[in-house]
Amino acid sequence: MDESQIPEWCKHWLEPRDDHSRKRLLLLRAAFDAVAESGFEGLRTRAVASLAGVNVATLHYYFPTKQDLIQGLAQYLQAKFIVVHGPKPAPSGFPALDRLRQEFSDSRYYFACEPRLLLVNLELGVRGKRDPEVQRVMEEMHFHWRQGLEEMIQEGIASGVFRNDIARQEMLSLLITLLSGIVIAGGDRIGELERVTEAWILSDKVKKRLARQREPK
Amino acid sequence: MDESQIPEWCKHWLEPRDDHSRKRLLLLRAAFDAVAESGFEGLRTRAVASLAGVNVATLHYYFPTKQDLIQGLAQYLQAKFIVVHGPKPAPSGFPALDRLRQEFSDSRYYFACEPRLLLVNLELGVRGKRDPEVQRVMEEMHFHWRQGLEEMIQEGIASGVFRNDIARQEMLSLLITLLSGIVIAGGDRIGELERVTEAWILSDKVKKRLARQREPK
DNA sequence: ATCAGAGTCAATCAGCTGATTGATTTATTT
DNA sequence: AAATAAATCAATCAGCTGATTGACTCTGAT
Repeated sequence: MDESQIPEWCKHWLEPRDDHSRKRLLLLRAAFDAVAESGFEGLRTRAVASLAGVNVATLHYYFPTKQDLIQGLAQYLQAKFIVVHGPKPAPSGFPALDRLRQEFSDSRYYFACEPRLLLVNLELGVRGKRDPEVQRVMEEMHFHWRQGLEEMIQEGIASGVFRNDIARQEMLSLLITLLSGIVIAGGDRIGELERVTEAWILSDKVKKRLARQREPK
Repeated sequence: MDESQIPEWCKHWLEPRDDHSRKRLLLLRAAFDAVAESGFEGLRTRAVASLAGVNVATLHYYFPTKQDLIQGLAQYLQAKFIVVHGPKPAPSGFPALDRLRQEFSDSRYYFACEPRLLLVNLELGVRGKRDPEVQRVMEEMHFHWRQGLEEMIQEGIASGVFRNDIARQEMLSLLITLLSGIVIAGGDRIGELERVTEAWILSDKVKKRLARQREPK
């Protein structure tokens, strides 16, 4: 992951300088653990405070209401997803392809190393269906992700790495739906999906060049 | 939808004869409404009983614990998904293609006419991550769906309707992930996805024949 | 008519839940 | 040193929550 791409506000969010923000973050991490453990259904302010080693009243000092805590958690998750990524795939010589492979690498990484991130994401997603405040944050997150993929596709088609006989929007819809599906359909078979997706999205020219690279003879 | 495919147990489930099962179902429908309205987080036995026009104690007579009610709800949802389908697509002359189009028709129908079904399904899916009893029912549901798709693919490839240069398992994985993704990625753009999917999965022969049918000239 | 069992409900229980209060401590400024 | 603000906690509140109890009704069998 290109570290320089991580925005400033995000670093400040996850590595605050002042004590106030640090303790705030401590509480959010506790809330994250609590939700990962027992979902929103089982989320209790007392449990969060206890996990953070703090009195309940202190929690309410930082987050006046439970709702404030939950909104804070949504923002915490957003920052997390911007920072946490899977290992960078080996350069293929085609930037768009590398970018695509990064998406699958991320998915693999989340399933293998950060399953709770996916769990809490799912919880917040469901809650967002009824909670407009949470929904706003989740949609913002989704928007940035979508925008990144859109740039990838545009670059991929322009550079001849991706096929040019499919409309950008259709390519984008399919990719987003597919990557979203991975999160709920299960983490096994990501390798299969990656192979099929590449076979579908890459231009014939690039596919042939990649095949030649694999068997130099 | 082929009505004869609906199993007997499912009919009995949704149209019970005896009073006991009928009232049981009444309570489950109330539970469904309650979860659709405010999620599991806001599910209260009192609210369910009230929605069903019944005393709380009566609810506990039919469902000794809240957990029993939730497990019942999971089974109710399972029966619902077996019975409720979108309109049958116009016959294309290719059974496998019709079957595929039915999947997209279902998705469209759920989004347009039964959004609460998707909502409760999502809620139960998330709960299943922590509730083994619910998970069992959800996995059973998923298994039948997967099996149906597997048969479709097998038949599609054997009859030359689907392309034969992709492994069955890969085709299945992609299709399941894609259809799962639709549920969370949003109901707009299903048309786009259907078009792209057909372009991807159909054999060249069938694609040409379909194009000829569209422009008979 | 009597009895047994299924079904229903008002009332209640013990414990939990989000939030508040008021006192106390800690850090910063004047 | 004194004053002000920030931070923390034990104790408490009012209301909710899942579940139980015991009394009452209805139905069908004896």
